[in-house]
Amino acid sequence: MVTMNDVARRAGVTKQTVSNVVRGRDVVSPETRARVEAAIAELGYRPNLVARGLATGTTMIVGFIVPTVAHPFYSVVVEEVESVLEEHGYHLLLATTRGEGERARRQLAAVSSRSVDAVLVAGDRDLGEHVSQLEKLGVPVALCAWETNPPGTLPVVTVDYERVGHLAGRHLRDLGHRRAAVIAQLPSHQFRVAGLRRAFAEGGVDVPEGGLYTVSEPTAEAGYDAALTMLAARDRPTCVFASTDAIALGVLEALRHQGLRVPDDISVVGVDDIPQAAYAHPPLTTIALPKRRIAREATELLLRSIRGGIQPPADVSLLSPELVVRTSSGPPSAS
Amino acid sequence: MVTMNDVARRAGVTKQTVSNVVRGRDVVSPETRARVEAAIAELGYRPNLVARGLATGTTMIVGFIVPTVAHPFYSVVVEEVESVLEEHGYHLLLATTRGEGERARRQLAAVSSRSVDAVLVAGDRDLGEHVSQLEKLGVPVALCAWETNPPGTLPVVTVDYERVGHLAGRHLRDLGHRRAAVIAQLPSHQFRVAGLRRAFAEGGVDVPEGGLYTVSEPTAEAGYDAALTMLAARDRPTCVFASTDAIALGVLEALRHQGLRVPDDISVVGVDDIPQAAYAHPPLTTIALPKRRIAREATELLLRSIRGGIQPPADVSLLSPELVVRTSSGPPSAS
DNA sequence: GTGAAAGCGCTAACAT
DNA sequence: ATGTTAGCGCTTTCAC
Repeated sequence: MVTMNDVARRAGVTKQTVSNVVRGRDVVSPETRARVEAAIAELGYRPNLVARGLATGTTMIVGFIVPTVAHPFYSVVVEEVESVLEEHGYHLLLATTRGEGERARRQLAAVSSRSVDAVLVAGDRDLGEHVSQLEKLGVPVALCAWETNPPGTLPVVTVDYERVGHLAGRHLRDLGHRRAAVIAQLPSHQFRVAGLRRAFAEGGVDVPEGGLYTVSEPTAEAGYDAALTMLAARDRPTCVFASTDAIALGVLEALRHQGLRVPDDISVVGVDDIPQAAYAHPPLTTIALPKRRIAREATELLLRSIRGGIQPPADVSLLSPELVVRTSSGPPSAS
Repeated sequence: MVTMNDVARRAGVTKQTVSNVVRGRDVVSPETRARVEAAIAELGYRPNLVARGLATGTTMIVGFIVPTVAHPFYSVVVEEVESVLEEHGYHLLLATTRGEGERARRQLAAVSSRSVDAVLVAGDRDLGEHVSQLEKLGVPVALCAWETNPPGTLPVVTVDYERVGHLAGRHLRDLGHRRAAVIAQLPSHQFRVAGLRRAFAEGGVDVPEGGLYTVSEPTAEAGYDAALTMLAARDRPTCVFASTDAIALGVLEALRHQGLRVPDDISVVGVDDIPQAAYAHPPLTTIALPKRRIAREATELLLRSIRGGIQPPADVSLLSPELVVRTSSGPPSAS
């Protein structure tokens, strides 16, 4: 490995001057700079960021702890976080928790020993307990895509999930629906469900407990099964709200298999606006979540507090979802 | 920050002894160990991995450069790489290239300055040129999910993409198809196309150049448009091979809009087996790529060469794809 | 504008 | 089994 000293010797200066050149500090005479740069090029010198990290106490690395990356929601968030970091010259250390609390704890501990400059945490299922540990980390920490009630001590950038459900409910209610069913992962998505109910309640319509079907995983498979259960009950609903698009895709499949037409016999609305929602059959009406904005705002918040050398304030920033009307929702049939 | 020295003083020993305890070296007397561990707990000491990295020249971090993470193929690969690393106590530094050669170059340079212990690179579109630069990195490097001809100097773990096309072609040929069309991203997916042609050729059937439709991005949108172009031509094919599932999803949509039944009027086969392939309408026949195996084998190869302190041998390891028959493919109609 | 010295927190090699 | 001495490659502080 070629070090700063090698370059210095070659250029006939000291380490310090090389350091100044490398970091672009404007205290080097043009000729010296040229000599040093030549030496750097000839030797193929690359600064050792680990050594710099030890000397400065800053690594230019941000840790990101996320439930999974193999999911259309989180993969976009990760991608956007990485983009923002890259724009600012930072790097991304990625750790996944995979729905395992114990793994989440390990990842948290590991990331904190790493002397990262900041930590971003997405999702709440896995490290409910361990979040408090984050506060003593000594580096800026922020939460994003948090759905349950976040701890009041850390800043959060997330979606107004109650509004997600409310948008879906208002859309369905305005369409004329009076009998709604819900297929949701609970309790994770309880705010989405509460919003839906509030929207219907505002129209004087009750969404009964009996019309609520719970899935344990937000997958098409689970949605498929839950939809079959739903259809077996009497008093078939005229519309169904699925708490994620993946669930909704499974619901569509089940309805198709049962010979039900969407939206003529039954309307379906999902949440997220994953890429394949537009290519579902029929194209899925959904509540789009501002994934990239969440990622960007959370990351920039963190970067700002690194620069400022302060913990970010414990604000909760709630971004607005958007209704995307496609063809899986329509007025209830006359019957 | 509490350092090793603080712990040492508190426990009445030297740094070295603390170091031995922390790293679990079995050269410390039980009483001393207990005293040190107590001091560690009381002080809340966490070893500084940056300092250790500088001292040992090893960071326990592996860099992974990948085109994008917001794609069902790569997101699974990333997740599996992270899993394997975690199993071995390593961490993941993730960088994306996003189809931009210049960004790829930057990421490569950055990762190499980072003193990562190894580098894994997926995908080939972006850093065709810069790969050679990798060899001088001084750390183990491996390529994975490489589709075009890999440089002969680095180890590669990838799929036998010619076989991918061949499996698809044999399936369609055995079904009785004689008029095939191809919708593919070219030249990226040329091996897939070549394999398909070989399979048909083995049955004495030519897949004409005229039946080849190129898309510039492997997306449903692009597949949709290409399918419309294809249908506008005379001599409609009885089957179409899409070089990715995303493209195939767009093709299915276009066929549906044109009132064509799948597979009765036309069969469709994709590549990858992304999660939504099973929930397409109709469920998509596809060639499944062994994403997790690619990731695992590539990562373990890298980890082995780190331990061995050697560059991994420049072998090409070709994993086998698998045909997954669903309902989007069937015999051609009698007409 | 450049150089010399000290130290970031840890490990390694040797001494005791 | 524990202590001592030198660094790892860089930045920082203070002379010159």
